[in-house]
Amino acid sequence: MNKRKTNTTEASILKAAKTIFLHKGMDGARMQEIADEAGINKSMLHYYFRSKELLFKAVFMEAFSTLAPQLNEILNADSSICDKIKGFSHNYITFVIAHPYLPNFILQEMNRNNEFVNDLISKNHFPSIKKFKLQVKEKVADGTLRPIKAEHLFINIMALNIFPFVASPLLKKVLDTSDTQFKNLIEERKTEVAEFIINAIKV
Amino acid sequence: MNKRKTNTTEASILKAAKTIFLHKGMDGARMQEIADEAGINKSMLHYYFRSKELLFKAVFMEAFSTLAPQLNEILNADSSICDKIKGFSHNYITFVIAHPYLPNFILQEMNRNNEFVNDLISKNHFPSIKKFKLQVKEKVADGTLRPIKAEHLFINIMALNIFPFVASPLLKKVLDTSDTQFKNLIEERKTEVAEFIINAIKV
DNA sequence: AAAAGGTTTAACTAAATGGTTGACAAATGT
DNA sequence: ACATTTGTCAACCATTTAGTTAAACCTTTT
Repeated sequence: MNKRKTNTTEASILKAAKTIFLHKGMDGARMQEIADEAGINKSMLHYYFRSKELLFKAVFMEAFSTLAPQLNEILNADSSICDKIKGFSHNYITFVIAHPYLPNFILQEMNRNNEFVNDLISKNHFPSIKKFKLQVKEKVADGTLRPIKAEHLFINIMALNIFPFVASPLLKKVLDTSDTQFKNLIEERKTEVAEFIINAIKV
Repeated sequence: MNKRKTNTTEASILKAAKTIFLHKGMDGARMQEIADEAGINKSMLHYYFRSKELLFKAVFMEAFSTLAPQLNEILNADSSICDKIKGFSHNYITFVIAHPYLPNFILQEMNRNNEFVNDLISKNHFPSIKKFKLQVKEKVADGTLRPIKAEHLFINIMALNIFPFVASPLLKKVLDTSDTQFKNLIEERKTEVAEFIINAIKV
């Protein structure tokens, strides 16, 4: 068994596939392009991953597995709602600055191929909103928070953090900002977003 | 000149192309599929639109032209900021419920082919944030609004209104809602979103 | 050092895909 | 009525693309 070579080849394929799939999506990606990116023969892709679809699933899985756990900071941590919002916004934006194509990739492919995400559910258990719902209900009941459904608050937190990355080309045009100016805006949002949300929900 | 036939054929091609492109994107769409959807021969697509790319541009243009003007309600109307936010949120969500694939299509294709959006700029003049910026600055200065940059407020308004449509498959999973339950949430957001934003910015 | 077994490559295949052509039909002008 | 233009289609073409194959190539084992 040639373990060393196997590992590095498989890893370099995955890395290349990630680059190409994240930039071009399933439909726009070409197996030859992935092979070129990895600097190997196209047959290797099939040798290690059998088909384009399986290679894509491996990439999607990996991408999803890096993003999904971050939701747990909001949904399942034990801290207060304010701390969760502050922590999540800061950490999430920091993370996505380092992986700017991830959110768009995942949202796009979930829209494209809804059914295959259902496979993903059973194995990789989705984060659940249950605990967060109880926490919000409680704080609304005791008057600490303005009345709001946990679902809406969750959607709002996601929207404010994720949307700027998904819509960056549009926003850059409307705001008429350069790349660096836009990066500065994003940087500001690490604190701006949490502040905005907390102002909206605190009594 | 066979004007009647020309008009109906061209229109049915555009309609079919819209359906296919909006669901599958440029890369995922097939010319044959568009022809089938329109119930005509594939040659007709080239007869009327020359190439896949030109047909796609026609569809994108039309899609963009229906969405862009809505931004003017926020950016260039003469009403108060509160009224703008209330009006826009309600109108926009109502509109997108009727055209659920539009926002995702536009964001996705702007991410995919950034340069060709630049062509679009010169012809179809992009909405500008100038006026809105002045209005926000003024209201922050006179103490009516909490301090916030117009850019962030604009991004937030866009995010809260658009994101739920773009991320619906993900949100449905995390929130564990049925399609009808999710539709109800969206319906609630027609007022919920504006309320949330106004709470966040009013002193 | 030779067999064995996993790894890699060039060449190949079959199907799909965007686009073209030429024949033909339908409408329009004279 | 007849010629000309315009619209439509089936068949075709060139290229691209995912996937296959068989031989070569290492690396380890014996």
